[in-house]
Amino acid sequence: MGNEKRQIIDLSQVKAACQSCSLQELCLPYGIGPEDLAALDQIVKRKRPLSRGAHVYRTGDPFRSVYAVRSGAVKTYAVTDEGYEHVTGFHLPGELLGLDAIIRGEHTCSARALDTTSLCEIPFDQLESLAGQIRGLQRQLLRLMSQEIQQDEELLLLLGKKTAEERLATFLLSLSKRYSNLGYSAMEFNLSMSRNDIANYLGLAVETVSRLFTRFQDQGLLEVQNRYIRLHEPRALRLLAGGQHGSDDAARA
Amino acid sequence: MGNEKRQIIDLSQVKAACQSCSLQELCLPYGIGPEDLAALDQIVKRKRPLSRGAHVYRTGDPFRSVYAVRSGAVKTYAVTDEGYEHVTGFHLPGELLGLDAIIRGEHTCSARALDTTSLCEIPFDQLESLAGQIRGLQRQLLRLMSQEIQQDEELLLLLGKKTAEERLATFLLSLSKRYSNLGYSAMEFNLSMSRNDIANYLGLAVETVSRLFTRFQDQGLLEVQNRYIRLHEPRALRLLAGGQHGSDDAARA
DNA sequence: CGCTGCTTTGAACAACTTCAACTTCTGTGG
DNA sequence: CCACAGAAGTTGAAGTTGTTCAAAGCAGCG
Repeated sequence: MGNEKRQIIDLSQVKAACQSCSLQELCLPYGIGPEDLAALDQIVKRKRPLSRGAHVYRTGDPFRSVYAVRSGAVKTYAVTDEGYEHVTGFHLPGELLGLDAIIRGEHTCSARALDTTSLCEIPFDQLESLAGQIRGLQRQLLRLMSQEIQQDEELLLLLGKKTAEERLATFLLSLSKRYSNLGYSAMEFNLSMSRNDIANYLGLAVETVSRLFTRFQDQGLLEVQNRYIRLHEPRALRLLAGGQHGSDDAARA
Repeated sequence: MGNEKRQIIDLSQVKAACQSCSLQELCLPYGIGPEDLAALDQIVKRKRPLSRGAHVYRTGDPFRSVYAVRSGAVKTYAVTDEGYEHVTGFHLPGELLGLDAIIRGEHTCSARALDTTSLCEIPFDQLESLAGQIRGLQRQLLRLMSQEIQQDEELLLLLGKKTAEERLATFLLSLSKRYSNLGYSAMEFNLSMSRNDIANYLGLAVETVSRLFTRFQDQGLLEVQNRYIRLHEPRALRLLAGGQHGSDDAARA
């Protein structure tokens, strides 16, 4: 299913190639030489922006491509049998989407834009065969998948062991760090997701999240105004997030 | 990329090779032709059995290999700063271990045998380069990683949204299914992990798990005697596991 | 046997949820 | 541009689920 029918394309499109993309270091191109990058560029389809609420894919859609976020934000969520939503992740620029679908051949969760969002679509069969040719690409693909596993494991820890307070603190710090990696401020940012999404993601009730925001603000840890967040005491937040319990059922020989 | 160099190989080795391994279908060799399988066999090191409690690797160890379980069982767990243990998974025969370490270059969790356990060690750099030559191997490696992401996401749902009852039911059914895939009985099996490990893994207190086992038995769903489990009503368990809540904050357009 | 560690059971307690009411925000149409 | 309706967010009070603490029952092993 090679598609070779792109002809006249405006120059702005060309400009937006991987080679000049500011997310290179985070995304698939990382560690790939210039000439190979051109080959990758050939298979990447830069899509027109999705507007807020639009779906990238839905549960049950056949798996054909993975997607990289270029700008905006995407949430992924599973829908249970009862029509009940579970948010599995938020994806900022440079992050890949859809890697969980490889094994089943169809998407097991849905992905939708939280904001106006631009994506790159990378047809998976082409990516796979290119990865077979470009050593660095294979490597980076494996690395990114490994990273996702790693992050899921951290989330598992969060959901399995952390208190509500620790969860929200961890979440905010994670966002802060990711924004900072993207070159934005680590101290202030706008949440692209609703309280509901946050609560759902963190395994909490909306009310709890709301109360925690209020509490954090009262304690002078941060300032919150609707979706705007400004961290005042990231250090203190980090302490909260760390989780100094008093737990004792530690490792055993 | 054809590799055509298989010659005389000692027979005892061949016996224990991937080619004759009963786990072929679940493990890395899946979907690989016989001649390529021989190449894979060359890099797989079949290790002598680990005794119960022995470590496969520990947090902080440099990442050099991934491991496949051949027999026995392994648990992976992270240790937090406070020396506090968090069980991230149980691994039965045919399952791969250590894929989360690729990105960091060192292990971020520890793995230890729950029983006498045999493993195959696969040096990752060799696996990676072989995957670049054998299309099917690359494919299976990606599939297995995707599967792990997928499974972690299910676990996320479990920890984020399910009640204690649902968690234990889900856990038991998962074990049942995995044993059944291995050719063992789906209806009765012996747990290789302690109540503590189960509780830890499921994000519950040991006491809760213990009470649930008692309750399930009282309800006639199963029979439990120390680590022996016999499922009587897998159907009913499945209902419990499914999670018919009454939740209402469903998806939104 | 008699530890020692694992498991079970009971009762009090805490964290978070649920329910309910109210406020604030957003965006649409007059 | 304002008013209004619906959505999103906040706050309080009551209710649950699961935790924590405490103690006793078992199982395996030197």
